[in-house]
Amino acid sequence: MDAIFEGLTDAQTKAVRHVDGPMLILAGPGSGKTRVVTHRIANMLAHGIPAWQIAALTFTNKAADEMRTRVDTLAPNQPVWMGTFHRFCAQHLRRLAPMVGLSENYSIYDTSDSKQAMKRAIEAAGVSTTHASPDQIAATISHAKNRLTSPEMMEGQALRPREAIAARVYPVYQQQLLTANAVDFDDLLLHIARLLRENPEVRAELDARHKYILVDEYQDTNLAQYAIVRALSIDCPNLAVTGDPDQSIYGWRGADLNNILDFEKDYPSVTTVRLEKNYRSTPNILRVADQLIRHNTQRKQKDLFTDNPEGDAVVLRFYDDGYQEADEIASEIAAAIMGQSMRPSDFAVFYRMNAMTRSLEHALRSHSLPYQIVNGLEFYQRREIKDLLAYLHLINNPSHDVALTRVINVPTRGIGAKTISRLRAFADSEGIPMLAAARRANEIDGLAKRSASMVAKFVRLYDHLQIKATAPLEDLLRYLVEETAYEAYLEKTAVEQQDTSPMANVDELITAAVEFDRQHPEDGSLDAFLEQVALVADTDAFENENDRITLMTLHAAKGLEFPRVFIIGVEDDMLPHSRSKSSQLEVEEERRLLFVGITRAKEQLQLSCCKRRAMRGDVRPVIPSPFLNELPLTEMSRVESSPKQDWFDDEMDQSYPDSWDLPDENDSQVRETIGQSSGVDEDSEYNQEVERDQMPGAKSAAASNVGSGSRLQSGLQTAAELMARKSTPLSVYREGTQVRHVEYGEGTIVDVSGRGPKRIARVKFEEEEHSFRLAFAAEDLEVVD
DNA sequence: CGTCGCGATGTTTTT
DNA sequence: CATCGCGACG
Repeated sequence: MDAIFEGLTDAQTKAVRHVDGPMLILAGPGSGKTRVVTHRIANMLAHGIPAWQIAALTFTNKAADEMRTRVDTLAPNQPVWMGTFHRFCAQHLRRLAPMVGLSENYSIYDTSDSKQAMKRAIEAAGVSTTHASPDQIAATISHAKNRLTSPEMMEGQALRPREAIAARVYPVYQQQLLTANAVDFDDLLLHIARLLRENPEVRAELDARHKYILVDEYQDTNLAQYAIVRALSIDCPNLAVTGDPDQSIYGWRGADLNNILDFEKDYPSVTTVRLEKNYRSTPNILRVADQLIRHNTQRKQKDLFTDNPEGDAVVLRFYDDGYQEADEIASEIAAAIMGQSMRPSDFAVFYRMNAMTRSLEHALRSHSLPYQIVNGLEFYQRREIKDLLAYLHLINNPSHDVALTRVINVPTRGIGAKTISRLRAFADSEGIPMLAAARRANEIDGLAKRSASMVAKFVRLYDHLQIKATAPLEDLLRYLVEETAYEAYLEKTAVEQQDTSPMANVDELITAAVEFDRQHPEDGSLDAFLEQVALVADTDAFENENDRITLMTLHAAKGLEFPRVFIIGVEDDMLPHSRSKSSQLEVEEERRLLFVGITRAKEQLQLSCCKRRAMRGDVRPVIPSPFLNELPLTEMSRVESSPKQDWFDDEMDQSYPDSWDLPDENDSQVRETIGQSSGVDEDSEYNQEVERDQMPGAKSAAASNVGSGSRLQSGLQTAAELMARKSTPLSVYREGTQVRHVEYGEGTIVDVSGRGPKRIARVKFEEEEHSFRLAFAAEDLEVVD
């Protein structure tokens, strides 16, 4: 009990002590919100509330994991439900599926699946895409779903041209999803919200089941989520929400700021707690944040204050272009690691668009700095992974038409586009799934005999695979790879990608499956595995365990903190993004986005802006972000782009070793190290704590994300080590150089081509020749003196 | 039916 | 600039 209340402020204590009835916690950035929430849960448990009556809803798995870990240290092994809204709905829908016309083995379409489905629906609806692209139609429908608007309702009201078009597709799309026994992300919420509204027994049951509900980041809830939470808090109005209107950045996804602004009206008996004291940032940083956010009208006035020491002035820096920006930030980080014994994980770089990582990656590599990109072209998007997952989806749900379309001719088995479209047409006309149509291939007019027999052959393969449907995942996957001769197919079609070998990814997936089997010994169903996979977000791959510099979008940064933060591209059309300037409301959201970024920083913060920036090919001049004028510029440290040596302060300058300077000859001095498979030595305790809901593959996926596919050893601890690592510059690999490879023995470099990270050496060994991408393989390729 | 190459096209944020 | 989609060829 003591541990629960120890060291809390009055406001925090009030929140933690609260048990019954509605509560609103307005928590400014860095105000110890997670602490309050987790201690509050512990306090409830200590008061004898059964853990299973408590549900904590978050927006990301990452947030849920964090919460679980921290609750676990206070109250170990309590089955408090913690997870995302989507997972919450997915699990209830599993059971309630028949009530909405689905079976409990329904599939969750990811974004690209829905996109496919959407195209098909557009075609079936006979809608022209000249006035609205499939993406726009999808976005419009998604928006409608988030507002709990059904196809019928939409027909009645739709007025704007784009909505009118979407309204014609919507019912068709929805019907096709039903036929495919599938839902998209929005449906997870929509189905549950509607069930709760239309079915009093279900509502009452779930309300009683989840007596205590906590919602994190409440400012990001959309109408569907609002309705769900509301419906679950009627008989048992023990709803505690936390949030900060100033950190609402998901309006584009349907989040409604009024949910939090009006919470006190919705629940008149509410207890409101304001957490305004900031434990994270320096006063300098807070003042900048505060000045900025004051320019918003849609907010609740909040006074942020802190006892932290003043710290350094916030830097506003101008660079000539994106390359200089990236390069100097990398240099600065390198110098800080060297001279001030900072660690790579102390740094983060935020940006508005994912596209901005390119130059950063290059610069960080040039400086041998380890980094991780949160997002990237993730593991689950890779072709080979999508193929295998599609097979699994189809095995789990024979109606999964998107999956069928993907795999019916993978590996190629003579079923072409024409056959597929005939199948689809037949399926549409009969209102049946495509696999069912495939079983009746001989009934389809105009289908060539040969095609029909190919299709029949596929059906036989499918039935064959089906035998293993309930086997352990590992067996199923191996069997699948074997029976489809997938490896041979990969080898045949592999486009010598220099990054990672596709087969290694397949192994990675199998590893994930093994892990899942291990963690779900009894209920390890295919269902659960696929659900897990569908609901992992890119941001969940973020691991602060690794000592790496973090690169992420401003959106992904929410909820995190770093000692030193760089926000790049604070430029007009970039930070208020060009597509978010049409309305005042959107601009305010962009301002909040910058606010979120600023308030992630604990000690040092730099905002930067380029004079010109290369975008889609050509360089164009840049106008600084109008937000910059809203900052307390006089107390900030403004640095114009200038010759390199001037911008370090003295202290740093001395510690900046010559040898750290930029590579002498061209920029080939790119080094990376290939680690042993990461995850092996992961802290096992941590794993156990989070293992219940954590996607086992996520960790490995994160690893393969790093450095564009190569895996960085994470144990990069000290600056000394960093220095040691760059002792073999790539320039020693020249034509004629004698090398020794761990596997192939001694050989001679016969050719070197490409530059930078793409530099490739062709090496002649005794019997064979191999090419190595030096940036990745140098570790294995030892120079013989 | 499959593959290759060209041209066009469109670029935010994510469960 | 990079990916995607489509068209023409083998």
